[in-house]
Amino acid sequence: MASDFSALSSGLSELMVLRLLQRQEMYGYEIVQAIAERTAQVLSPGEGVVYPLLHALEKSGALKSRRKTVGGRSRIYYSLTARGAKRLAAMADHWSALNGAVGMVLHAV
Amino acid sequence: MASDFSALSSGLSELMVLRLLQRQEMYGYEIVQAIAERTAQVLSPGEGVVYPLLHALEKSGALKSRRKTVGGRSRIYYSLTARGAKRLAAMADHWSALNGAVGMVLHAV
DNA sequence: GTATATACCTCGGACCGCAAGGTATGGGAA
DNA sequence: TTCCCATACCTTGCGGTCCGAGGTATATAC
Repeated sequence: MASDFSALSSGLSELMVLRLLQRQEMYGYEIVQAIAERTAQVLSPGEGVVYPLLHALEKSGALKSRRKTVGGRSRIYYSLTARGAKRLAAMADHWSALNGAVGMVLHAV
Repeated sequence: MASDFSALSSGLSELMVLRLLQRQEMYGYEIVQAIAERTAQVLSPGEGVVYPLLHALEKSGALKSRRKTVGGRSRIYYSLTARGAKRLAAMADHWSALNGAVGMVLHAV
């Protein structure tokens, strides 16, 4: 039992991925960097988290992908489907509810 | 992949338990009811979550327990140790950081 | 030509939550 | 009085998520 609270951030990787892809098409390696950067390293899921997640999300129909070669480099760009957008909205709502609930207990009088 | 976001609440059970016990001594069954009630069912970890958690927290020195019989019923009351208070503070801080980070991405312009 | 950054991937271990099950007692209803 | 429900404790197995470590390959910079 280290002084590590990684469990608290469980599920947030998916929320971050969906939200980033809602704004623009991105590829895996780029997503890994983007999450770490935009959260100031508070969240920083590695490739071992993001790649399997992308595969699962695509399989479930939340994402679609297309191959694209840029500067001789082959990349797989992912973008949000309608189903993915729906899932993102639901997750964001749930996150909001969670925040309220935790705040209720944490800052109770 | 069900339409269930339970993963988002990972680790929050511990945070809730520590916070409740900071305010007053409580027993397991009571804690299960209290979390559900005070979060309006947004969080509602079952006994299969809470009891093992209490054991682990006691083993790690974050909680201490004492047996007490009330109305012929035997209960195990838990309370926070200094170490537990420290852990609670650290977790609450981490939760706060997480909130900021997620908000940063979720509500980005 | 060799190291670094880019870009993809998988695997095993660990942790957490959950449903389902098990034990036992007290109190109220039939 | 008998039976069910709420109380109160517990464990086990499954599944989902994380992480680190490792593997492959190419382009660019030194």
